[in-house]
Amino acid sequence: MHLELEKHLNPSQREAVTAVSGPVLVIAGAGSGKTRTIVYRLAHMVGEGVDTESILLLTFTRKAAQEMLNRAGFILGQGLHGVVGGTFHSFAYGILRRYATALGYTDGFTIMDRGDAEDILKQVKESNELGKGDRAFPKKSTVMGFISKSRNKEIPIKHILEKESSHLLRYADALSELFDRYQAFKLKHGLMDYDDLLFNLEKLLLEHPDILDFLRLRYQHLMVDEYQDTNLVQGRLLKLLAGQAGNLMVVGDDAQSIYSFRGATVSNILRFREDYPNSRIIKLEQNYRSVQPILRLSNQILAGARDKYEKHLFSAREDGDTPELIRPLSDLSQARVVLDRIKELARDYPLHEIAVLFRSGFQSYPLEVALNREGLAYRKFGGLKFTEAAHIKDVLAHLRLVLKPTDLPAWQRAVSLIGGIGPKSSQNLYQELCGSGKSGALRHTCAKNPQLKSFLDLLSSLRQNSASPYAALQQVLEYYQPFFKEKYPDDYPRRQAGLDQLSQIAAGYENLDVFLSEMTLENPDQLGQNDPLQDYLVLSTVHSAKGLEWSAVLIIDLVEERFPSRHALVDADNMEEERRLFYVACTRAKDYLGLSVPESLYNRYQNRSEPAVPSPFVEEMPRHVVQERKEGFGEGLSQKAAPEPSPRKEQPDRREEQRGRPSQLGYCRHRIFGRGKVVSFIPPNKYQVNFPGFGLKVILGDYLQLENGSE
DNA sequence: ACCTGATATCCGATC
DNA sequence: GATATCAGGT
Repeated sequence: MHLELEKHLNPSQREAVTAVSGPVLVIAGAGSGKTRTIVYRLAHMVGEGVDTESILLLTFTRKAAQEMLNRAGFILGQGLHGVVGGTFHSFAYGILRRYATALGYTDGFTIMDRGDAEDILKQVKESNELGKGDRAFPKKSTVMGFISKSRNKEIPIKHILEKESSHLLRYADALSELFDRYQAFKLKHGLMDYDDLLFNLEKLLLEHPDILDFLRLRYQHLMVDEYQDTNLVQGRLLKLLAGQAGNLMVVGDDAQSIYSFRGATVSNILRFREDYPNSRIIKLEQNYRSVQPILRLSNQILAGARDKYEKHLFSAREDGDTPELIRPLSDLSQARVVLDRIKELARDYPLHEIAVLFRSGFQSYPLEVALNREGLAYRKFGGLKFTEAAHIKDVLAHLRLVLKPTDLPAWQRAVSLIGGIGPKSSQNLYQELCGSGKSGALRHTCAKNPQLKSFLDLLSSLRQNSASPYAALQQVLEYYQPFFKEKYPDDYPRRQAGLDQLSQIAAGYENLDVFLSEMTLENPDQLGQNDPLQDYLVLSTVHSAKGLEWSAVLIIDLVEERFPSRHALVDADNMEEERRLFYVACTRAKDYLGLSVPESLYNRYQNRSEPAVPSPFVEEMPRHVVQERKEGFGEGLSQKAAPEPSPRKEQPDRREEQRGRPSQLGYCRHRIFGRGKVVSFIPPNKYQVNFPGFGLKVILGDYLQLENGSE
């Protein structure tokens, strides 16, 4: 089998492809042909006679793994069936499902998504009367955030609070008690959240050497993509699986680490050589993706980083346009300006080669409105997933109960649709279901409540004839219809589209278990529904854009508090991650890069626009790496390559003046945090203040009493 | 006892 | 737009 590696790969890539045995770390800069390298390595290994069943490919989505396998199969001229590919979480699920009993889950287990887990957390909180009646007690989603962060970073909750939410420190004991009880509750009811999948797999492998040996024997070749975004458990799991033979290749880029909030550490990359003593390290530094001016700008972002990255990315694409800086008057008119730009770009590129990127999901709303009005098709990635919508979860809950009658979150969700049944009755019925409550409650309620009866009938009918996921879903939908219209009287047509989409996805599955687990473990936005007839513009969060590329990329809302996110103003580490995030965003672009910096932001509460501070990442850029394009009536550039004083020049001065107003700095008082030192003024009306014992905070001026003359 | 509807507060990126 | 709690109805 001739793959013509010399023809398709540069020397470093070739080295990575042919280094099949032993541990290999590939440091792959953005756009350096990382995917191509993995694909060729897969093809090369199989071509050399490696058994496909002995290969495990871990990536950040199942779809990514699938595409790599397809490409490798195409190159090789034979399918790569047998290779197991997916995310850490889905791999863990597959193993745990087989060996659940070894961990004491006698009745199987349920994977909970974030919403399920939060609901359970709330129940545990209420039944233990933790924080009862305290309005200031952190919300379930906040608590869940702390719990997950604590587990992923493997540090106590208290440390998390100290570092980033010191105002909640008084709840430290209550929260850690809640955490313990939550853990116990899950164990008792056969529930696992996302984090449990990883920790329980580790537990399984440590407690059952026979299972570990079996897996080591089975998976002789491990490949891991996006290694910079793995956390500590994932690192340990790999080490366990790699074993002595250690045929492990990991690919990553420390400059693209953007998941520290879920415990990812670059230390996995930095420590690779120590973890695997006889390892090889290969660097891929030639960038094939972006034109030189885009790369120049991107390198400039890294140059401003606190941690220095040893990156010498160079482009094979010498010419190309300088990235554009767009300054709409507000975030609302930004939608129109960006839309106009997209329409221009659409003359040169198909829509799916154009992407708009943003820091947080909600930032695309104005643009989405404009796109809908214009009738321009788009697909959005990131932000709220459609599986998280209440009506989708309702329907899926019924299917989950088919597989596991004692699935607690699903039971509660399904049963509380029925009128007259709230949390308490639901719990009583559940207890009887599990055989531990007082018997008769079910029959008794059934007699009074015909809806409950038809619900139970639905379940038994679904369980008897093991229908396809699609057919089962249709049955559930028919049952759900009246509840649906009752629950969403005004917007059920819009939600109906989601249900239709769900049907379409379900049709692609034969096995209900696989369908349901992929719905929680994979992002269904990227699953199925590849409609080749429609061309879509792409809207995406930067996180969801990881690993992808487009000919033209526009990044919006590049202002303080949006990108960087206001949550990042807390400390320098967070700020560094925002910088890397911006780097990731810019390096997605092949030919065109547009940076949009609105001059004001609409404030919903005050019903007016307020001036915005340009993102520091844009402000610090040397003038020559971008060209300015002002919002105007006409088409085309108002300025080329900004040779002479541009309006930008005034920006830093104005900011300097505002920040430096001596009367504004000094000390201040806050009702809750007490006295603090004003670190900086953030126009128009916010202050960054350091409160002893509470740390750095950004607070609206209205809530502060300033003390004058102390500076 | 328990369910349902009304009202004030807050809002991050993912598997 | 969701979440949490309170008040009122069965």
